[in-house]
Amino acid sequence: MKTKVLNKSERTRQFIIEKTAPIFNTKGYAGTSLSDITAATGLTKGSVYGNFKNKDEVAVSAFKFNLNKLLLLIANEQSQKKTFKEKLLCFPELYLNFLGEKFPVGGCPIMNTAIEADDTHPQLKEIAKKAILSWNENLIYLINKGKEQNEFKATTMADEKALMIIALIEGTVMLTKLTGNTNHLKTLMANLKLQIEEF
Amino acid sequence: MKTKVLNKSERTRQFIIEKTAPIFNTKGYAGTSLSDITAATGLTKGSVYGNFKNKDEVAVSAFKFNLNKLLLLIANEQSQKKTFKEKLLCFPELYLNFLGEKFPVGGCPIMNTAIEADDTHPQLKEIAKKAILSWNENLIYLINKGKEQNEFKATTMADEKALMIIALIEGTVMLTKLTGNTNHLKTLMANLKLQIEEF
Amino acid sequence: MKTKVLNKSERTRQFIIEKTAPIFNTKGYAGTSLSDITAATGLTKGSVYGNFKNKDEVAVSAFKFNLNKLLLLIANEQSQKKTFKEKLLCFPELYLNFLGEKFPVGGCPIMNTAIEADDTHPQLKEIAKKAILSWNENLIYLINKGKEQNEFKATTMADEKALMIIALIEGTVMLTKLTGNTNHLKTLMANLKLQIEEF
Amino acid sequence: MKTKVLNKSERTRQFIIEKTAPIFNTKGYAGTSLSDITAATGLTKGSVYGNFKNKDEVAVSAFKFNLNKLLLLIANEQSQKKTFKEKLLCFPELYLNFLGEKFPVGGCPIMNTAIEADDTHPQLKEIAKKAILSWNENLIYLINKGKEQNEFKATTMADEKALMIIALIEGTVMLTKLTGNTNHLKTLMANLKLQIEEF
DNA sequence: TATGAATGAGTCTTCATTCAT
DNA sequence: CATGAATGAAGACTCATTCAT
Repeated sequence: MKTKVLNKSERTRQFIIEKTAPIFNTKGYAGTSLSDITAATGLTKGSVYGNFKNKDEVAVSAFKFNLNKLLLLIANEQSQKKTFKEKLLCFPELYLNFLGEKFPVGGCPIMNTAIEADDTHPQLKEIAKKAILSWNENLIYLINKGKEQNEFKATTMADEKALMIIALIEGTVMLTKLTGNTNHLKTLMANLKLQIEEF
Repeated sequence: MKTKVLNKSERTRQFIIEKTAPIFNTKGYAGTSLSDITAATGLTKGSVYGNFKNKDEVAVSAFKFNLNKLLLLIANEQSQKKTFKEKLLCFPELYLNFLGEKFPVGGCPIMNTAIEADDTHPQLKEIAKKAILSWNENLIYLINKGKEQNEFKATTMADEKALMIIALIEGTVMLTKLTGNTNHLKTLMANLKLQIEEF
Repeated sequence: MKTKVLNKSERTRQFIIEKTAPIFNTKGYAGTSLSDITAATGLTKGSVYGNFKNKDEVAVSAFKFNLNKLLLLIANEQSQKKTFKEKLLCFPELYLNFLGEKFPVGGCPIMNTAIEADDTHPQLKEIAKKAILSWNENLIYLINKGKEQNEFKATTMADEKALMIIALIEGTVMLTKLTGNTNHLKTLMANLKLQIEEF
Repeated sequence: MKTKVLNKSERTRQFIIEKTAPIFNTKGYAGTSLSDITAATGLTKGSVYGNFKNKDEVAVSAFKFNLNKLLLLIANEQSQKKTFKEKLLCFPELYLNFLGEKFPVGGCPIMNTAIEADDTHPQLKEIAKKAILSWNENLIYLINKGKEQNEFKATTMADEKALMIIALIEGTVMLTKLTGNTNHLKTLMANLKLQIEEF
């Protein structure tokens, strides 16, 4: 992994992003104010505007940061697995701890952004959409590769199952955050694992 | 169905709720301003505050209105079915048209509220939570009744399946709204129907 | 004392005045809202406006009510005294209990009104002014009568002493309300009594 | 006297305070609106809130400004007198011109604040209270020092006389503002001077 | 006369953004 | 680059008052 050397400007940008990512993911775009940003960073408004065009750009960067954190977590986990089935099973296993510290603070950034940005913030919606489509592609790829390796049945419909995994996981996240009942989380992720085993 | 006679105040309240329910369900609580409310109703701010304690009360009422619309739609559909399996199948069938006019504008109010209110609006979160728990109870009831009637296998775990249905539906709603691809919706609801057939 | 028979309208007016007099004397004219008035009376805004031209008229009536309560208290006390010196001594004696229940709630209405209305409410200022000038006249009358009866020295300047009594009492009220120290009240009223004894 | 160099922020704060101090002292806290403040300063509301936490903080600062103006006036006058009796006599002499331009516009800030804040604004009441208690201490000190120097009788009760001076002055201010009759002012301050001469 | 819903100007405060320094 | 004072529009909410019923 290459370590990029950041100049001062890039470091400040990165600093702002890291500090505000949890806030945007928790309070949402509309709910996060520039005062929240300056309070979280200790910087001035002018400094924020010196490094970002506007609040939108901060929000977009923060979303990307949260998303990247999630993707790295998944990639890292998957890299330690050999079979495609195991790689697929990483998803229910990881989301079992979506409230844990390795996850972005505030929950699944795709879901959070999807719901809020859907009718109000086209740009954010677009990158959330791309993220979920990319996730979908990845799942389809894993399932198809698994089929090639005879880990999964030849009759398993990759497209269908990929969508099902995403929907079930995101629905689970929502259900768990709302009820606060982690038993629901355990039950649903166990259920998903069983379904994947049957692929 | 009884037709309640509403006095002026109640009529205005109801009018405000009906006009703002789609807005709150689309733009969210934080994203909906009092100006949005006055613009949608043609009333003045004073009038809104004459009929509601504050914006919160409008939001809560609007959420309940959207929720009720959804519940009535489900109840109505289920009442036309005889078996419990058929009643259960109403859910994927109905959500197949969640973008249609019979549904609350803006999508599933439970999901929308769940995500936004989660970290910011305890009262809304609480009623959304109650709604989803009540939905869960209803699903468990239908599955157990279906088991009694030998429509479903005796081994089917009602709790587990109920949660799965909710998660899958809500995840589907999110996925569909975000991607704008109704094929995803069709695929997922077909998948859910198949799963229910296997109960 | 004649008991006036009040018709409904007059009774409502009187009811409103009685209920709001303590509020105006405590929170002031600007600080008392129509909502305060309806809350205190249990009446509607329409009802208040049916009986009074506007908030001003309620405020003026309330001030007069408070003032009258004070004047009656003084008159009653003085009527039980024989000499003019004793009548004069009623003032320090009465104001010693200006925080008590016989006094208008909120303190001396003349002082309260004088300070607030001074630069903002000409009409209220005018009646407060009349009240204090009338009080001044009364004091001068008592002192002169006392001089006639040889209760006071012939050299005592009635005008000067009358003003001194008023200023000292009102200053005492202010000082006592602000510091909350009733010892100041006792000390000052004792001092005033001594001064009057020396008239 | 040192001339402090103020930065931009401090200058604006000071500017706002100077411009609003007469308004708060005239119209009172409740009677002074943010629009009054922006009108008097030519600044925007945002600018006011950029320099003060809220209206309260402006009011408190304005009160302190008015109070300080008064205290400086007194201190300056007293510094030119040698004996303690002369220093004490500064009070009636100064208040004789309390309507003049050297005095805070709107009258005695302690009295104005005392009456309005008494039942409605605890923080302002507290600083007004401290101001009057401090004034009282100063008067006691001057009288006791005068006694030491044999300017006053040994039997003169410093505590009692100090309170009397304050009450008489404040009552005089109220009486004068209300009646608009400066003869009352002259009479009462002359009377106070005579009393002090007798200490 | 009494009601109470409606008004619209007003309240204080926060917002995202800009720009001279 | 960074500062932070200033902007002005917008935020939620309250005000005294009116008027059809």
